[in-house]
Amino acid sequence: MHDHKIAFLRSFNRFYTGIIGLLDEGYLQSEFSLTEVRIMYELHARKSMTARELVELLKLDKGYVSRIITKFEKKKIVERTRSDSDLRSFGLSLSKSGKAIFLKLNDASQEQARQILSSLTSQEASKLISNMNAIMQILQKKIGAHG
Amino acid sequence: MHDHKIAFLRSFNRFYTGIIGLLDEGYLQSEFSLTEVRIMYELHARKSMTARELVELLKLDKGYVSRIITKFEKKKIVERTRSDSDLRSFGLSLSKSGKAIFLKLNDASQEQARQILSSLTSQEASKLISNMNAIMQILQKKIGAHG
DNA sequence: AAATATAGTTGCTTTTGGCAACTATATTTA
DNA sequence: TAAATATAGTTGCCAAAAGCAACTATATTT
Repeated sequence: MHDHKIAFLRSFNRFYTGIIGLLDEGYLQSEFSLTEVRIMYELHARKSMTARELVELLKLDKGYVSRIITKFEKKKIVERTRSDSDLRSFGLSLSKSGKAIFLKLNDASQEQARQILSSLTSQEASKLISNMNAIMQILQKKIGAHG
Repeated sequence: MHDHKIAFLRSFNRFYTGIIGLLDEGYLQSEFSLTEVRIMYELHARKSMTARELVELLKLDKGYVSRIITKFEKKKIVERTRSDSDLRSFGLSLSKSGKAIFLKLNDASQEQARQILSSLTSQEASKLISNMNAIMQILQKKIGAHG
């Protein structure tokens, strides 16, 4: 049937795994792991969320997340405030300095992305973006979406 | 300047990281790690290559690769034949049973990809593929290519 | 109120991977 | 061509990343 499409989708995935690896290189030089940065990213994006939400969103082990949050709290990167409605859980958010740390990491990653785009002509860059947009449009509604 | 393009590229990367994770789920239930499967994939694709080539292609630590190859050899997944021209290195290739193991894993991954595509109309699937193709075309020549 | 479920923590373990020293062979250079 | 240097792969050692299961405290259901 559409076996060639399947094969192509998979080859794209292999290809894009390499691209993502490239973009992630920036983080790897920081003192934070990719997972830690992803957590910071989500906290930055949403202002406040629980550990459970992080676990579900990023598909991580809850024990692992718990430790990362503890570490972040010690380093004054996140603040926890116990929820009124459910005393088991906490609202997590980036502290001011946590935000600053994240933004710096974010800048580095931004720079990596910029470098990729600057290697392209502006037509190529626009085409790249619009193709990416189309892919997101197609996949987003079907797959339980991310981002 | 093209800050919005940069931001979009990054959001696509986050999005697609999730998709790749989805596709990799199949492997994760197997007894092999993603890296191990990637090694098998390359050996299957190229018939014979050296550990050094694997290290460069997949950007892995050579000690790590060495151990994986040793493990694979013990499990009769790969065969090593010392190179005539360079006695330090070995040609690596999947054994018959290694090939069978790989193909089974491959089928599982194929099935995952098929499921994603079958959730789309055939027009959507075609569009998805052609967008992916365009992205690869644009990035492949610029970036030191993969796949 | 007893049973069950959920949020988060902790102890323990495995997996993954990095680094550096080492062996053996190749290549370069003096 | 002998000495110096480089390379392929191995091994020992170690740390980071992550999973699992038992546990505490609170919530929800029966």
